[in-house]
Amino acid sequence: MDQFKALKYFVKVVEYGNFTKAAGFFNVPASSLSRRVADLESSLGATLLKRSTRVVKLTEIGQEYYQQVCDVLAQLEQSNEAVRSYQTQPMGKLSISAMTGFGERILLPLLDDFSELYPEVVLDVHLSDELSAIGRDDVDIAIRGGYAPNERVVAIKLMDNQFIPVASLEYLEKNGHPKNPIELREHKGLYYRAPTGPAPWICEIEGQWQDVSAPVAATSNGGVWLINKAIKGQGIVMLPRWVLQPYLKSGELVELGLQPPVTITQNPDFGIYLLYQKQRYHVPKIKAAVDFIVAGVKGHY
Amino acid sequence: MDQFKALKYFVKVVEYGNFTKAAGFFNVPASSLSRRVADLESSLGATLLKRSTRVVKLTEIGQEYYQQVCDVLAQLEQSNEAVRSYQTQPMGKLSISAMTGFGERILLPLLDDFSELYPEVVLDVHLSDELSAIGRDDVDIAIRGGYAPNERVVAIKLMDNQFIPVASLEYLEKNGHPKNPIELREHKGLYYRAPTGPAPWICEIEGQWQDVSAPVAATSNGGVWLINKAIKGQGIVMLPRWVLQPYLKSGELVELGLQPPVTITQNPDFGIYLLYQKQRYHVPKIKAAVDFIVAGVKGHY
DNA sequence: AATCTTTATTGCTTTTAAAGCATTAATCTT
DNA sequence: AAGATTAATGCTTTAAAAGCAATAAAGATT
Repeated sequence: MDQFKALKYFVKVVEYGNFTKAAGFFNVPASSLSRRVADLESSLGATLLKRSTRVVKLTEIGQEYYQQVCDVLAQLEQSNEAVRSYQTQPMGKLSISAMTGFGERILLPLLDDFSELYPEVVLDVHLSDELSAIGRDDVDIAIRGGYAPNERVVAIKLMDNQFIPVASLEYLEKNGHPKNPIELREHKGLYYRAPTGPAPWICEIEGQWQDVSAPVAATSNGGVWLINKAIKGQGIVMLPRWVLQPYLKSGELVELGLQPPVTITQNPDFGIYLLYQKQRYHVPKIKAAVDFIVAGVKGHY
Repeated sequence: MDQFKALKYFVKVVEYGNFTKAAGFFNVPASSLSRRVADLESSLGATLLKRSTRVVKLTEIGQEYYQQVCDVLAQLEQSNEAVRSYQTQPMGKLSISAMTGFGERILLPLLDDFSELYPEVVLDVHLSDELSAIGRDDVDIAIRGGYAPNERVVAIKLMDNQFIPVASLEYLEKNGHPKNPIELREHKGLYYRAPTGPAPWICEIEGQWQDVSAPVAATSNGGVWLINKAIKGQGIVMLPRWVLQPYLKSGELVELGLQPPVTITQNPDFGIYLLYQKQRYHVPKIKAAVDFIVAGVKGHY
């Protein structure tokens, strides 16, 4: 028995919930699918599908098996794909998902150069702060502030993403320069809204994590809007250092420089990571893009 | 082409490094393997094996492919196994690996009852403090002080494994009762040797992890020996609470009760976990044993 | 309630692919 | 340089899957 074919037939029958439709997909008679799936069942000694002329649905164990088999087939398909495209030029569609801020400021300019170097790669860039599951969603490369979700995903740290509190000189003159994190509570806060909600300001004092958030003056997921408010002296804003860098340099904003440091996460290794599926690294377009982005970001920051 | 057969042939050829030997394994002529592997290569459009009459070895991409394919085949085999043994009685060999202390004190008595209930399950218990990789090593169930290594492994917390410092009253009278962790440095330490080496005593003071180890009086991986030394007043010993429980109850040893607590790991959720492979839970012997052990431990501790 | 329609299964034939075997070609050993 | 081992190849045999027609069963329709 060709167990492989049997598995592919089985999966499609489940997906269509119908032998005839699935047979149409493969351009073979339905009897073939019926036979292969029956073979599979007899080789496993269990019924995977509850059939009637009208409905085909999974048994309890069939359900289990289906999910695992899908996974296995997908993995194998990826391995095949990786080998097939080995030693070819980078080409084809490449889907990249990145956080909005990072995407606009750093990634897109970099990808312009990439496109010039590899014109045959068609980019599909998706900027969003929602976390998209890599391995699903047809995303080849994701750039996120966090770790690898599982062992099959490789995470490369691109840069730090440390959040720091800043304000304009004007604001500090009027409201005073806080000397320690606790004093932040007496100030005005401009809050960045992460996908999970507005991020409170926290700080580890004597081993205890404490919320040192200032009263809310404004909240937004638009970083630039918050920055402009801060420049106008409307409050203290907490954003990643690399976002604030140009404003710090121009002197429009100054770092508060509090001790102990104030952040928005208890995770000490807060960085921006590039994620891709390990087994897909040998696909030329992926290898090219991963290497290019890593080198590009490392070179400039 | 039966891609499945081709993959199995390919894997065995790699393992034997030889078409003829691998053919022997399958009881088919070597020409079959040669043809299937050639088919596979042509379908992938890449050479997987570097052949000569004398040696057969993997190409670079073949190496990649081999590893991934092994993984896929193993996973599928497990899924098949799970379905095959579904709805049968728990039976067959069941391999359990556990930490020595936990095994002797808690697991083995529990497994006596298990064997009575399921006489057809042949137990193979392996007590060791080395970490054995679940998913490899033919271990069905592992009991360890730690988390799941990956998403395919399920970890169930069986009980706390908090290490606490204790000593005999006699010792404390002679050497004084330390009032804070720092004072431990003026005492005598009886050290448990974990597989990674003797475990230093550490403590989080004002957000900083500090080593508060006492000078070494003795080190061993034999808990009972250390405990006896402690009872004789030869020093302070740090072991899991459940190990020390009987001695605390009898008054032979007393808990130091320091603040902040002294431990041997920075990980706050230090517990004993039962680990098994998710996809194997439906194998009757595994389900029976997991449920039995979890219920048994929960019931008694 | 009886009929109609859809759909999975089964028996049989045709077609395709893999197994088996003998031979050849190539490479390493002695 | 000769011999032995081993992978590939051409050809035949054997097995299995595809294809097709007919059957049976379950739900929908009137």
